[in-house]
Amino acid sequence: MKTKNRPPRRRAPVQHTEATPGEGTPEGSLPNPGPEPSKGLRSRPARAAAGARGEGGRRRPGPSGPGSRRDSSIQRRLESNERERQRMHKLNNAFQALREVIPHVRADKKLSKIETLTLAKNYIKSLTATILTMSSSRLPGLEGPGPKLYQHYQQQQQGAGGTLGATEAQPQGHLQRYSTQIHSFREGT
DNA sequence: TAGGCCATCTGGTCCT
DNA sequence: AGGACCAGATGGCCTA
Repeated sequence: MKTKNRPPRRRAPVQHTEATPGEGTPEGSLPNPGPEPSKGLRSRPARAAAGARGEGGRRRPGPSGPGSRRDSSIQRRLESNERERQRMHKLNNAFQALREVIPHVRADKKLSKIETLTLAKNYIKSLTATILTMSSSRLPGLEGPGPKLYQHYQQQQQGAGGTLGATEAQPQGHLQRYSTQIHSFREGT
């Protein structure tokens, strides 16, 4: 990722805070209502509860008494956790919405995130190629947007960093790649 | 049982 | 200052 216009951030070395398995569970941990009850085929009933218990992720030192400064710090951390959870739920909703508009073969099996992104990318490319092909064939010569569209498309591809292979320079390449990908997902590879 | 995928926690960094 | 974003860490569930 890191698609934002930020300079690459240097991550500080991870400091393993002393794990305190017994006391790491803050009383304030919510039972995680979870707006999205895990719509995938896999049901993970224990996950939310486990997360709320502090399982998974780093542990924080246990609280050291009511009313302490650590309490307010923990309270802020819990609020931050909740916001992060909501953020991830929104992200997952977006993934789900994307899954629902991508045609794929194995409808019985939920696409993983990486599969969703990869298929979406190639689906967009194939649609773009189809549009270009149709518009250029329907409007031959200098009239109409076809040639300009195609020129624009080629410029975009070149400006994208030249990461595309030779086959992708042709509209048929996208279609082929997309269908190949769908096939490979069907095969489960 | 190993590996893939995922949810959650966490702390650093950036943005408003 | 507080929230958003990000990525590492951790552990659970599922499938081959």
